[in-house]
Amino acid sequence: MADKYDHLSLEQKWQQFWDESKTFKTSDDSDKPKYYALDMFPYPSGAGLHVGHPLGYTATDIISRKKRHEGYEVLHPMGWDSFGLPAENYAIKTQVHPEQSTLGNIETFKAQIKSLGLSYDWDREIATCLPDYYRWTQWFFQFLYKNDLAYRKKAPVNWCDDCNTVLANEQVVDGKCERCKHEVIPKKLTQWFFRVTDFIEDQPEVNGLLSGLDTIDWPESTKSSQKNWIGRKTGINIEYPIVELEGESVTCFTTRPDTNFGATFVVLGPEHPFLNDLSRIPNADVVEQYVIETNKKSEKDRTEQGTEKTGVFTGLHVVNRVNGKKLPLYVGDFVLGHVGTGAVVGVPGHDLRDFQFAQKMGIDVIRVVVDAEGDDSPITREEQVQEEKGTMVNSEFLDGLDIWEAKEKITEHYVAEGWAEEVVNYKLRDWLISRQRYWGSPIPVVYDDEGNEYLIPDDELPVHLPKDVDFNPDGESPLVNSEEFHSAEALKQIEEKLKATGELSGDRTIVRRESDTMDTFMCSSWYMWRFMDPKNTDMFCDPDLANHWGPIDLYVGGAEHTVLHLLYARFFCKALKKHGYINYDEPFAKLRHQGHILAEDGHKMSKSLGNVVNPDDIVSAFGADTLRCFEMFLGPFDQRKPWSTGSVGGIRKWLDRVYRVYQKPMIEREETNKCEASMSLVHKTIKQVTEDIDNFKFNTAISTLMIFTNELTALEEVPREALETFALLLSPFAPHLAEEFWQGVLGKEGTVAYEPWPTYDEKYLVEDSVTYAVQVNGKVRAEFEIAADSDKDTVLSTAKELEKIQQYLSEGEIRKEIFVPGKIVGFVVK
RNA sequence: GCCCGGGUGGUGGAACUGGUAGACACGAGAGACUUAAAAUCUCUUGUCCUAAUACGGCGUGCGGGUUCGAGUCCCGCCCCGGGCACCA
Repeated sequence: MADKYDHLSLEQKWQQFWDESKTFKTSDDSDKPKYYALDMFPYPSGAGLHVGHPLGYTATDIISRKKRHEGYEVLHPMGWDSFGLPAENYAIKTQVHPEQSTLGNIETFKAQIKSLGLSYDWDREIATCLPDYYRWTQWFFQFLYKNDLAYRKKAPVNWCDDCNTVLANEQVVDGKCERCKHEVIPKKLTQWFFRVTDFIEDQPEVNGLLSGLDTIDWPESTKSSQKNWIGRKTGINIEYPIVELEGESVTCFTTRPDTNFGATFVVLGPEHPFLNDLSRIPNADVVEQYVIETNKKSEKDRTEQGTEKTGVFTGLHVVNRVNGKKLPLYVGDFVLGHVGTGAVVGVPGHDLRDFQFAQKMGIDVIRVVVDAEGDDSPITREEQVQEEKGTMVNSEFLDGLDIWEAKEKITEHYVAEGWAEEVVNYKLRDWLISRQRYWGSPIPVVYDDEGNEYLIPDDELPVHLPKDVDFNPDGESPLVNSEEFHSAEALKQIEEKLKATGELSGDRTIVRRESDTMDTFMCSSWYMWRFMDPKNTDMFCDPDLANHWGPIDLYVGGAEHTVLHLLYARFFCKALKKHGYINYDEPFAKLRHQGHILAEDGHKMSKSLGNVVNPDDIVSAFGADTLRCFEMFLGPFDQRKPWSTGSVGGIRKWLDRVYRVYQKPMIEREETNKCEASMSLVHKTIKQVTEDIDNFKFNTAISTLMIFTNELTALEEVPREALETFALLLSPFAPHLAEEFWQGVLGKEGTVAYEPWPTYDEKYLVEDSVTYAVQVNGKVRAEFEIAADSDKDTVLSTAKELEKIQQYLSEGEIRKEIFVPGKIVGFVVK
C-alpha cells in the first residue's frame, strides 16, 4: 500500500479491477438466495449528475455489497429512462436530434456514475429509447389492449399549450402542467387510456391498488399519498324524479344523506348528459349560454377555492321523495362532470359551498343539524354552517339521532324504498397515455378506412421511431408528417398480414398509423423486469426469471414519484399477475426515499441561485469513498438536509486516519490473546454497524466506524483481527479503500466483495462492570461502577452507602426503591 | 379544512421497548510539534450561577397531564415540509 492516501490512483485502480474481472456480474442460476436492489433509473439530462443521485445510489450500493458479503446473489443494475420531453425541447432549441443528445448524455452519466464505485452489473444496462427496449414497451401496450385494459375514447383531456400535448391527470399540478407550469386547458380529443381503475379493488388472486398497500414495506407517507390519490369514498346515489318530465330523473352522489331533509335545490354540472338535449329545458337559452361560458374556463378557474358561485335555473324541478318537497334544478360550474354523478343535491344549511350557492341564488336554507353548542337559530351566516357533527332536527324520523346514526338509518330507508343505491366513488381516473410528441415510443396501432383500430402484428414490431421529423410542435404529433413512418409499402404489408389472420376483413384497407407516442411513464412502468432478462429477444422477460428475481427486494428513489411512476408500475404488475405472467402482484416489496439535499444556504440547489454542487468536483478533490461516506453521514437517509462542504473535509480526515491505522504495526493472530480487551469493541462495532445498515441508519453506522477508528488510532500496534473486521465493515461504505487494505495490508488475494460478513459473539458484548446512575426522586445525584453480575440487593445497598446519596436519604424516609438492571437505581424519599 | 412526516447546542445530527439528553462530526477556542505555515496530535465547547472542569438551577417548539422518572406516552395548541381538496 502506498505511503500516502492518493484517492485518484487508488480509486481508478480498483474501478479498473472490478471492470476487468467483472466482479459484480450477476448469475441467473446461482445456488445462493437472491436479492434484487434497484435504484429508480435516472433520466439522463443535459445537466449531468447532481449530488442527490449519489445519495440514493450509495444506499442501494451499501445494501447490495453487504448482501453479497452475506452470501446473496445480488441483482443490482443501472439503466436509462431516456425518452422524454427535455431532449425534444432541447432539439427544438438547438436542432440537435434527441437521439444524439440523449446518447451523449448517457455517456456522461455513465462515466459519472462509474466514478462513484457503485457495484452495478453493467452487462445488464438498458436504455428505454433503444428499439430493443421499446419493442417490449409496445408489447405491453398490446398485452393490455388484448386484455381489455387499453381503450380509445373521446374525452375531455388536459391539454398543455406550451408542451403541445395532452397530459395524464397525475401530470397536472394545481391546474398547471407539471413540467412547464403553464395552465392546462380542457380539450375534447380521442386518446388512448389504460384501465388503471380496474385494479383499485381486489380481484381473484390479485390484491387491489388499495389493499395491496397493506402488504408492502413502504413509507407511510407514500402509502397515504397513494390512498389520497385513489380517493375512495363511499356514499349513495339518490334518484330525484323530474317533476315536469315524466319518467326522467337526476341522480346525485352524496356522502351525507343524513342531511337530505335539508335539501333545497339540485345542481347539474355543465357537462351533465341531461343537458345534451336542451329541447326539454324551459330556460334552454340561458342554460346553453352558461354551458358555452363554462367551456371557456380552465378547471383551475372553476375549482379554485373561494371562487364566487355562479349558476342558472333550468326552469325544472325535482322531487325529494323523503318529504315530497319540490326542489329547483340548476346548472352550476362548481359541480364537476367527473366527480360523483356530475350532479349535486344542495343542502345549504350544512355544506359551505351549497350555502354560498343558495345565498347567491336566493334559495331557502333549512337547519337539520344542531351541534353541541345548541344553536338552533336560522342559518344566515357561513360560520353557522355545521358540517361535521351534531344532532338531527326538522328531519321527521331522524330527529334526535346523532348524524352518524342518521346517516345509517336514512341510507337503509332509501335503499329499501328503491330510491337510491349505495356506491363507491374514486378520484382516480384511467391513465391517459397518448402524447402528441416525438421522443417516445410509437403506439403500435394502425387504422382502417373506417377508423377502426388494429394492433400491429407481432412480427412487425418494433414500430421504429422515424428519424425524418420536424420537432417543432404544432399541436399534432411530429410523426404525422414523417414519410418514413407512413410508408405505403409498410402499411400494405401490415394490411396483408391482418387480412391473412382474418382480423381485417377483405374489403377494408389500412390507411394510417397511430402517430401519437406513449407517455414516458409507460417505459418506466416495466423496466424492473427487463433488468432480470435484458437480452431476451422473445419476451419482455422470461417468466421464470421474473419469478426468480421478483419482486424487487429493495427499491430506492425520490419521493416525487409517489403517485405517478409508483402507481403505474403497480398497475402493470397486477395486470401481469392477473394474466399469468408472474406470481406476485406487488413489484416493490420494500421502498425507501432519499431526502432532498439542499444547498449549503438551506435553499434548493438551482442553477439560477448558483449554489449547485457537482459531485464530480468532490470525487476529484476528495475521492468517491469520501463522497459516499459524506452523503451517508449527512443525516437520516430519508430526511431533507443541507449540504456542507466543510463536513466533506471532515469525512476525508476520518478516512485519512483510517489509512494511517492500516500503516501501524500489526499484531498477528497467534498473539491476539494480548488484546482481549479490544475484542469487546470489535464485536460491539460489528453488531451496531450490521443493525444500522439493515435499518437504513447509515449516519450512525458511520459514527460507529469513527468511534472504532478513534480507538484503533490510540493503539501503538493493531491486532490483525480488528483490521480484517474493519475492512469488511468499511467495504460497503468505502469500497475502494477496503479493497486496498484487504490486498495491500492484509495480504489477501482477489476482491473483498464476497468475503463473509463478520458476525459478533454475544460473549464479547457483556461488560465486566457497569455504571449505575443513582436517582433520588427522579433526579440523578450520583453514579458508581460495580461488577456487571451484581444482584439487585448488592447494587441497592452499594448505592445507599454512597456519601452523596446518604445526604439525600437522610432527608426523609425511603418510600420506594427502583432497580433497572445495568442502568438505574432510584429512591423515592419523603 | 383533511391525511402523512418533522421541530433537540453556534451547525448537521445521536438517544434501544419511558431510565444518566447532546453520541459522532462540523465550526469555534486553547495548547503541543514547527523558524513559520499546512498537516497531525491533545484538551475545552448546551446554558445560567461560580474562582472552580465544587454544589446547584434551567434546558429537546408552546401549555397542561400520567409517572419515582418524559425528547420518548396522553390531551390541547403553534410552526415547518409533503399529499389531497369548491370532491358533493
